Amino acid sequence: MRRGGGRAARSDDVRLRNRAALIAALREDGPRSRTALAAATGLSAATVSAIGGALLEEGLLAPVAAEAQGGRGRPQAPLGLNPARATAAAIVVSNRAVDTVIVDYSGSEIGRSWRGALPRDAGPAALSAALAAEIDAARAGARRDGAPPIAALTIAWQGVADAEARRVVWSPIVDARGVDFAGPLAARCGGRVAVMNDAAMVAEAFLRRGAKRSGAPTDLALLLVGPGVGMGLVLDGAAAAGRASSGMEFGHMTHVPGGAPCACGRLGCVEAYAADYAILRGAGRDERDDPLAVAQAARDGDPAARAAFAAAGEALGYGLGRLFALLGPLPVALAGSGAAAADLLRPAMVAALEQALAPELSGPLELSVAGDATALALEGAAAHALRRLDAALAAGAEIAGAPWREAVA
Amino acid sequence: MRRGGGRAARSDDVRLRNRAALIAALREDGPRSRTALAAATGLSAATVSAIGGALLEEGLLAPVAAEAQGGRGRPQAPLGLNPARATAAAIVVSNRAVDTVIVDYSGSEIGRSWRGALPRDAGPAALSAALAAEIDAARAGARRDGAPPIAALTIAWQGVADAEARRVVWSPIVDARGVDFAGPLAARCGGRVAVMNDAAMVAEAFLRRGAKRSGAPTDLALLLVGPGVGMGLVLDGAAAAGRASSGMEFGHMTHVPGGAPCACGRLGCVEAYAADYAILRGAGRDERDDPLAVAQAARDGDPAARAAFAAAGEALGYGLGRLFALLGPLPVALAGSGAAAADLLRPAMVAALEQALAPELSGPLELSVAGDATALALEGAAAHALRRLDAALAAGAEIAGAPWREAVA
DNA sequence: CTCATTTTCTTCGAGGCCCAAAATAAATGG
DNA sequence: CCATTTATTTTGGGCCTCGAAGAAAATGAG
Repeated sequence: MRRGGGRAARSDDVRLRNRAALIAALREDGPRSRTALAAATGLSAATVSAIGGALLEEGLLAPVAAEAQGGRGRPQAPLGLNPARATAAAIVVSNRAVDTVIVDYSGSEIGRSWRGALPRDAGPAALSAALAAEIDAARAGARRDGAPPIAALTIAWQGVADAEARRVVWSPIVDARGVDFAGPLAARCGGRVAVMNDAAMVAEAFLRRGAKRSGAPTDLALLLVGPGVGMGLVLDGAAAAGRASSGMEFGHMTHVPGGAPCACGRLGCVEAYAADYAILRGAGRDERDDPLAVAQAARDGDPAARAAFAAAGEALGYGLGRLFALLGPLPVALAGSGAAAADLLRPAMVAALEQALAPELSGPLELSVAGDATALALEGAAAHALRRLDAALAAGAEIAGAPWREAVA
Repeated sequence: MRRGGGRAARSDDVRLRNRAALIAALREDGPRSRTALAAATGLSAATVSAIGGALLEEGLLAPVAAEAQGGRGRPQAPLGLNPARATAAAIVVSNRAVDTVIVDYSGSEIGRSWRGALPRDAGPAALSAALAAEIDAARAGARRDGAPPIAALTIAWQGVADAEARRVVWSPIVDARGVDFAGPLAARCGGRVAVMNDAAMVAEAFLRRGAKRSGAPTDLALLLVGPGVGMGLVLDGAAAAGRASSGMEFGHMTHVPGGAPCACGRLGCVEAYAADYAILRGAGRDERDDPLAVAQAARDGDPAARAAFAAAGEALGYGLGRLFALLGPLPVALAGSGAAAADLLRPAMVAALEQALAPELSGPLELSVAGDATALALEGAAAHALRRLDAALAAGAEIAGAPWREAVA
């Protein structure tokens, strides 16, 4: 039981943590004066001043033009993340398209690209090359010149990645297995390449957006229902991943043993009832039909379509019941084509959840609906890449870029 | 997304962490010299000396008689946890009995008691009184006089406790709901009372025992199959609990929607196929029959009995498949009456797991069998209580007891 | 126009903490 | 009896955070 008790702490771990805390505060809530940062982090003004000074020296932070403040006293001099310090990239690969975004260190988008779906039969080399090309394309269209090279890349990808988030273990998008992105792409990303589950990235972005508005809900199970069924789980404000893989294969949890055939080859997975293809199949439509059209048919009273959505909702509801049995109840959000059909899914989901779990254990279903899944996934992946960059820079990693000394001289 | 970034660290957090690390090292692997502690924790000899000195002053540690070492040089002077510093208690409540153990701060048992099952209809007051009486009984039989008052108590209990681990939300053992143990028992336990799920305590003890032998397997899903089906999950060496409750209600995860009736009132729970009562029902036996007798009948070829165990194994296997889909594959251990029938359950479990999950996601089932569940639960609960005591003492809490100054003077 | 006031930010000294190196302690074995 | 060996404690240096005091940079009243 290596509980660690926490490995021993050295004296300078404290500085490291506080550097990270300062950067995180700026990342989460934007530029602020030293005084405001002191209040936000709980550090003393003296310490914020010291750490802030060091981070300015290192080019991590930059002074930001103060807004008119009015009132007496010395005006605040806000600090912000220095956009020129580094650059990060995010790629979202779905079965329909590849979306890429380049952001500066402060999180502003500086470039973007789009292309249609990758060919299913692309081999590892072709895949890496295609993604590299997208990064180049996005950079080429950059609104700003002279940005430093990309120092971190996060790929949001429908499928299963391994624990180190570098290989695709399985994905419905391409036939290739065990593709290692780290190798080919690492060269242009300072080695910081991560392959993450798409739903996890959507969850992160959705929660982040919500947090900006309301208080700070820190838990969420996001169901990404579309060509497949994925789940992104956020617990205590941190993305929860499985052990061996980046995990959380909600869609491939068995719903009915021996039930409907799933794209993964097993029988009775949740996905086999709730994914787009399952809806189409259940409604007796053609594979290539538009799921949204089926949803409209269901709203117009088509019994087969209604039954298909009821079955999908039931599978999702039972799945949530199983999840809640293990983890306790969580707020839930729907994204993807499932979000567009939330009105059709909800009643069956609620009913199934009630069947599945005693009310003491589940409580009423808290279900919200997320917007454009691709946009959210891009946002989440970019945030993810930036956060890894933050960690590296806070720890003093040497990453090229930025008005380094020049800004000070 | 309150990711925290980790709250700001103060300078003296370092000392606190290192105190805890030192205590944890002694707790996990027994008394050792300062030099050995330095090696184990990664701290410098100078720091171990300083912290050790302070802990000796506070009565947390005590010199231990050194074993003959032979060889040159100044002999090592081992330090150990001071047995007299504090006392902790552990109670395991099952539907058959209440077992209680009192341990000193070094973890040695100094008293024990046993009584038969609690009456199902006992109210909150009667329950608290009964447990308090057991503690007194265990103390009365103590092999050692003058032990300090009990400063922490952990109750392992079949059922659901709330997040603060103080109330029983639901339990098959008694009819009462929402019983708060903290109030009545806190007075005699320094306020440190925790109500934990029994399976979680068994898991903890099982893994700890294993860790002493082999390397350090830090993940485990322990299935406690008996009057009910519980699960204790250890991830990264730490007990994983659900959000709202102390969670992990594996037994009440739906196996087959609309399936067999469960003791919880729902239909199709895993428990409704795998618990003792389900086995008896499935084999067409009387409720009061002995499940072990049914197991023997199955081994002797009784088809109904075989079928009952096959159904139980299938439910467990699919349940594990669902768990693995979310968390990734884990080593599994069986405890309780299920452990005694592991030979009967295993084939169906393996088969069901193969049906449930693609081999990439699950790998082969790693199944081990745990010993006496009650003994393990007691051990785990005592360890849990001691760990909370460690945390309090490391942080400098004032807890009465121990050769305080006297030992030094 | 000047200057007290107010608020922000920086500097300074004190108190901790950890570590490496030096000093001390306590055995062994020739 | 003493050189050698190993364990532990002491010492000094380098960081770190913090509170308090000082410096900076505005406002606004006279």
